[in-house]
Amino acid sequence: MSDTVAIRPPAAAIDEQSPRERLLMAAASLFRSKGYDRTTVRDIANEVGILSGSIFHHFRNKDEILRAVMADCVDTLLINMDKALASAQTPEQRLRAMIRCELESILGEQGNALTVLVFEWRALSEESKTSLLASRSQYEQLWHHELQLAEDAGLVKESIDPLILRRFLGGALYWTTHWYQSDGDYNIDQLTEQAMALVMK
Amino acid sequence: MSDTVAIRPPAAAIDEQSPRERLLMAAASLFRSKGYDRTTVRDIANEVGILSGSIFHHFRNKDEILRAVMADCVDTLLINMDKALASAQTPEQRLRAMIRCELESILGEQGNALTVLVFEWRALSEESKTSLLASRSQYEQLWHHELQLAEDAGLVKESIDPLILRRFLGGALYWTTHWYQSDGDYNIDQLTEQAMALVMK
Amino acid sequence: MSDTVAIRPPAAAIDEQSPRERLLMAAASLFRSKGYDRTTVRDIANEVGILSGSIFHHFRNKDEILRAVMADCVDTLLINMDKALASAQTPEQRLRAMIRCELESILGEQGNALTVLVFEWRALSEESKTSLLASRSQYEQLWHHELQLAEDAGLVKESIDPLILRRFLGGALYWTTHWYQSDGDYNIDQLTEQAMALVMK
Amino acid sequence: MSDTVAIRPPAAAIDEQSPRERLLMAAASLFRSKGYDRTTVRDIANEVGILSGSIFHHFRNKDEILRAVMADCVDTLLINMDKALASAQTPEQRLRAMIRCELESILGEQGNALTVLVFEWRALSEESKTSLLASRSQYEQLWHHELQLAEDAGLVKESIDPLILRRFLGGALYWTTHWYQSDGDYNIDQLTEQAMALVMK
DNA sequence: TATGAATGAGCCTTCATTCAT
DNA sequence: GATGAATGAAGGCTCATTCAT
Repeated sequence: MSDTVAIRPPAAAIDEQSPRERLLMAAASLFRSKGYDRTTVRDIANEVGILSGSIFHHFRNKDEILRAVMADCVDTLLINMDKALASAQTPEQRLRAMIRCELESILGEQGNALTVLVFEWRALSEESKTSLLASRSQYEQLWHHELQLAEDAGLVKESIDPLILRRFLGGALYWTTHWYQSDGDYNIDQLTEQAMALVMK
Repeated sequence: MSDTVAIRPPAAAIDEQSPRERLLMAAASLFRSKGYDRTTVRDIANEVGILSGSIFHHFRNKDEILRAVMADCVDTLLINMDKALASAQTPEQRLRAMIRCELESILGEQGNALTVLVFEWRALSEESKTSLLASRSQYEQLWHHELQLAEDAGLVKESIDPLILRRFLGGALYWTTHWYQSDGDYNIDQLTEQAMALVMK
Repeated sequence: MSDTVAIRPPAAAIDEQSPRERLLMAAASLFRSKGYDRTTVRDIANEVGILSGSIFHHFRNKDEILRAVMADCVDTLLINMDKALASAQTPEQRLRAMIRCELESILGEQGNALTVLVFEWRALSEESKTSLLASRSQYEQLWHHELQLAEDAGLVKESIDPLILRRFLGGALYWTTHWYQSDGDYNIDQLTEQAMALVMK
Repeated sequence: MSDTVAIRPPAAAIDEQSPRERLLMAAASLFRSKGYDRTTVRDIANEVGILSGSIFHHFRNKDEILRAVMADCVDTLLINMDKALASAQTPEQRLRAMIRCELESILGEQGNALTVLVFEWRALSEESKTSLLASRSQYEQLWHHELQLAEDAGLVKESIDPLILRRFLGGALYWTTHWYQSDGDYNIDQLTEQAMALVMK
């Protein structure tokens, strides 16, 4: 429920990026902190040091910027999830890996984009929603699949429907973006353990 | 992550309300479904059958409408919470009462306003934020207090920090607004039990 | 060129007046200090303690208020001028009487209305202009007539066309409304003498 | 007291100017003839053949247009005054030069802007007033200084306080904007002589 | 590719005026 | 005569988008 400060990427990396990437990072940061509607194309252009008209050489319109932010985000999310699961064996390890991966995405460098993906979905045009739906449901299905395995392994409470559990857990984790402070009492590992404690038997 | 349809109040009640109340209900519904920024003052006026200029007889500006939606919502929330707790004795009953009360607020008639309160906080002017802060933190402190009692009673897992637990739980419950369907497999009582299973030992 | 504070009537007299008169005084004061366009009907109503809708029981529209302020002002001006001239014999006495009368009108209780008459003429509707033109030119002709007599009497420099002289003098006197301070170095009598010195040989 | 038609610049020159200059000329003309408050941003845009939104490419808001009109005007005024005084030797020549310069400013191409500067001061925002005050008082001090010299030289009546004299004269000259007709009986030189006759012994 | 002036639709807000009570 | 809710036409300003340079 609190205002949050958008995450800035490490300054060192900015100069090495393509204009498109710099625009997307600036957009993600602004969309997250001000919201899509309140962020003007000019804001984004300013942030990367070009004029507003020039943005339309990179994106057809503002909606496409939002879509690109989200699309890149889901793609990265899937890749990271794959990586995280690759080295996890037991059901518990796999569940922990997924939670940590999602938390790292929300609270780390990807945080702006993922927060935007989660909380600005409504701002997307219908077409863009359609075009993103496949990847997003792929990601959710990954969760459902793994949570089902966890339940089968007797890891989580069987009194909770795995579908509901995923939604509860998703809400809980997404919500961290609104209150988590990296200089607070918990680092991401510790927060992961708290979330594990929540879902595990 | 999915689009949701804003909750409409029972049509029967609409005609009996004051203009101000009808405006607030229309505003809550629109703010929830389209977002504050995308909702125009004309939209709201149309919804209640007046012209846009007339709105400013009831509210000084658009921000004040948002603030009123939220303020009424927090007030009702506190009242409902009090009522819910009045008839609850044991720690478990009290915890269940609070969860059910919050879920009913999110998914029932108050749902539009509460969803707006939670997810459009950023759209508020700074002054309005300040003016609402007291009630909002009063509500949160109620939660912290009761969760602490629940932990003392050995009801919830002591491995989770009650402050973190409230935030996880809040996120999980708020998030229901984005996926819950009243004609689905779970009614509010059943969902309450699922949430209870989540937080209890 | 400077901002001026509108003159307030003696508070004692306010209660004895008819609503219409109170409205006109409030209007004159506001029109003078804020300008006609920036003064809202609500402002005027507030000033006399009624609601804006009630004003239209006294005046058909805002333009009619302005016209009434001006019409009353010209009428009073003509009456005062007559009075002032009644007791003046010699050309010099008559000229002094007129200058003092005009200055008293500008800087005294009538000041708001007269300032409005002079500097808000443009804000009048065309019809209102027409309806006021007769009295106004009567007033100006009075000046031209007397200045002609003064020139015939060798009182003012014959190198100045009396028509031009009236306009110079009018401008000079009207302008006092923008700089004169009643608590400054000159009272109205002294200012009259300064103006006399200006126009006399 | 009469309506006046705003001065239009020679049509030949219009096309050669920058958009900003054309906007300022149009604004000066409209502000003078209709008043600042009655002039809409759309009016100004129409006059120069652009759309209303485009104005805000050149000026942040309407107030800034007014300020720019006035600021340019004072600057030009000071420059012209300097030029006029540069070739004037005797006190009488200097006084005549200043009067002619002010009259030319009021009744010539600068007339719209100067009339606006004098009669629309009240419409300025407080910040704009502050930002213009320095130049304006510099201009007035120039007058006070020269009038003092004129009095020391025995040129003007010593019975009039030079400060009052400047105000009388300023009012008289500013006022010409409301009655002077360039095709009437007096050209600017002749009017200058009439004004000289007014102030000189 | 970048620029930056221009577009034009649309937004929030104001305000004189009306009218049923 | 007063009220006050409603009207509806503007008004100032914003902003995504276009396009000639």
